[in-house]
Amino acid sequence: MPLELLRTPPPSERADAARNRAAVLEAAARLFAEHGVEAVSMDQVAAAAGVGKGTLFRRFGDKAGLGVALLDARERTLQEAILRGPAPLGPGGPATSGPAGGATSGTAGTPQARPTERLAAFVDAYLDYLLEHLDLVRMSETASRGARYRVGAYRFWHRHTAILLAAAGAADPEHDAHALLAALAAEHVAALLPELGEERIRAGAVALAGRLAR
Amino acid sequence: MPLELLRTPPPSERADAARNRAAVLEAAARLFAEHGVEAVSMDQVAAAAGVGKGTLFRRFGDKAGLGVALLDARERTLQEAILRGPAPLGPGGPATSGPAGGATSGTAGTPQARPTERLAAFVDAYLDYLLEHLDLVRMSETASRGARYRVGAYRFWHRHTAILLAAAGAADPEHDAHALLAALAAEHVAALLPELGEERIRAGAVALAGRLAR
DNA sequence: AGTCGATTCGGACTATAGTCCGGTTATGGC
DNA sequence: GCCATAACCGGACTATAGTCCGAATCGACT
Repeated sequence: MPLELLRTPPPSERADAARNRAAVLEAAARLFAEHGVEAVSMDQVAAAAGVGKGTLFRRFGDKAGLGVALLDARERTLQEAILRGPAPLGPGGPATSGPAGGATSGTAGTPQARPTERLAAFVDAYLDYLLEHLDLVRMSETASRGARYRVGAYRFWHRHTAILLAAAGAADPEHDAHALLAALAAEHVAALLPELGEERIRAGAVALAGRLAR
Repeated sequence: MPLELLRTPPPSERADAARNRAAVLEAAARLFAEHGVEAVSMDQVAAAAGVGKGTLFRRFGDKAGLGVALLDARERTLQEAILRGPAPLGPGGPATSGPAGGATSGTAGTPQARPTERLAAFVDAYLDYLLEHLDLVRMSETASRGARYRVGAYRFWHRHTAILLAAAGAADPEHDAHALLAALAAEHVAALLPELGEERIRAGAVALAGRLAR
């Protein structure tokens, strides 16, 4: 994971604090890759980074916060693609950054996609992200009670999903967005993976999105 | 909660073991009612029941297991109603135990219900159960990693839901059953409750069941 | 360069879930 | 009624998440 892409620190951060944060993220990424997310304790992360536990928890809040920080770059990439990328994941239309060759409508970029298509593309892309970092997302969602719903990222996915569902004419877009995201929860997907396999989960989730958006 | 309805102990159980189990369940029920599920530790339960921690954990496995044991009676009532009760929750038809006054088809009990109606009735009844014991179910589902999916009760709900969805012609009943149950997870419902309220959650879940079963 | 206030550091401390094993007690056969 | 054995009991022990505050460090200002 490219550490230089991680979330920008607060504007004025002391040099030692910046050094420590980088050391923690680097050590955590290494330990998680080496031993698996489950098997690594916060004590180990702190020791490997050469900082005290107090520092670790003050900077990242709790284990979920550490997970969020590690996922930050990848998450922002996805959010960026949703907000400003080419269709069908993004809105399409002018001024997107995709390859310039495609046939387009409007001034540039890709043709705009309909809400239903955008929703399917979101589910697909989200599952790419989720399956690529399943253990880490699971940690960030289950480390503490209700962690999943408190994190800013969840609200982003929810808002995006609800807007698309509303545009597609759903009766209660807010609720349905939560329901769709429930089927994309890390804990849920991790439990279904051995039973159903990746592709069946993906097909089922996309189909669910389609039925909600009809 | 009527303790005498709790799950039958293994056939040959020593008298002291039976006494201790009853004491634990009684103490746990009292403490949970008094201070809330979250605020009570296993140490407190053991102390209030007058047993050691070893006994508590050997008998119930972990905190989730204690929750399951406490929910057992209520859960079995619901399962019984699903398997053998009157329609639309149960299969209806002969030999049900409902009040004898209704107009019926067949030899006794209620008229049989269609899968879609049974599914809606299940979601409704399950939400009754869930909202009545939300904290306890949440504890039994989240006390340890993947606890929800390992418990026998989950497999029961899933099998029932999947069978109804299959009868209604769903493309992938196994997956859709998991997806519907994901929207009924205690953690999920607890997170949505302050935002949407009980009735909107109920309406949304029933509507979701309807869309999956069409 | 020196000083001073604010920020950060880090390890000792707490709370809690869950494990382990030596001692105790129930129970069934004689 | 007694004994051997198997099951059970319970508290000391471990591991881990998270807290707290005195000490050290930074960096802005003179």
